[in-house]
Amino acid sequence: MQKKLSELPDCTVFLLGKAYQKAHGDFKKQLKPFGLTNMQHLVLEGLWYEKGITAAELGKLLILDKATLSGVLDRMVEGGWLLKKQDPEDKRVNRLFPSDKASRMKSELIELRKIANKKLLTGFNPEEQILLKRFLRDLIWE
Amino acid sequence: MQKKLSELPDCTVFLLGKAYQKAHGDFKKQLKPFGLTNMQHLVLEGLWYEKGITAAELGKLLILDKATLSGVLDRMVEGGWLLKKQDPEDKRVNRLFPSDKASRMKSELIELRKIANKKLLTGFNPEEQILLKRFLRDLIWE
DNA sequence: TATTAATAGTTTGTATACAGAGGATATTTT
DNA sequence: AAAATATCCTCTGTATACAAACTATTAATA
Repeated sequence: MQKKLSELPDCTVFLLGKAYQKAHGDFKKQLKPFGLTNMQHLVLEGLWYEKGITAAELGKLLILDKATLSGVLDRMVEGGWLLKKQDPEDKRVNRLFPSDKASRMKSELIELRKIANKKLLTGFNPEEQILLKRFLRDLIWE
Repeated sequence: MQKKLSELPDCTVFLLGKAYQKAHGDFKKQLKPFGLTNMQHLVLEGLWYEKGITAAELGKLLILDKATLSGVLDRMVEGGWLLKKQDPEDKRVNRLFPSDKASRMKSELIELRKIANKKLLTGFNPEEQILLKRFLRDLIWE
């Protein structure tokens, strides 16, 4: 299979997609025992970055579509991971807070991400790791 | 926003996801006038690589889940992009063929991918391009 | 201040992703 | 050859993605 694929046309978009698919899938397995999806974990990281952040701010921070985020947040409220509170200053706004459950598991969940990243980057030396991350940042922000 | 994000925890899984999101979104826009999704374009490239390929082989080649592929293929038949023919030797198997419409647009669609990749890699010098692709391949196949 | 424009969030519709179950067919084993 | 396995594919259910339309609310402007 690997041999076959190497004969396919050179397509960085494809390689990027498959590298993401692999990394995402691996982290997904690590998260499963915790009852969290990758996206939900990401949202928690966003909340820990800034408690009381609004959905709109979170979307900008994590480059997430508002429509996608809307459903994710609902499921996280259902799952007891976060609380939505309407902002009294601006009734359009929902401010988001991690639940007690989320707070209790914070260090464990952050550790999980660190392990996933370390595992992903096994096989790259420190210089390559820096370079890879620089490349990805450049791709994201031109 | 960029400033904020750079303060977020260092997460290569995230960077990979966002780089993919960007590349995927850009190519998606290029494909829209043709009435093709990224996945459908990818499937066509697979068919051109090997006409009469089976769905299972295509899934292996392109690292696609069979359940995902099943629906994609149905929509492509509906859209007149491909034909499914049951293999007389093995009735479980569907062999896939590009439609006339697909064949007529082949060179145009391949050109489109080349342009998308070139655009994606603007900003990287030749050495960096090689390196980036090597990194991605290593991520995919360990 | 009445109107217009902008913003926050939800909802709908379509298209991936993928786990898991199931049906049809082939292959292997006993 | 009958039974157990394996393979190909489909279907169901859940979770993203994201465009587009819509509601509610706030801000800007004539």
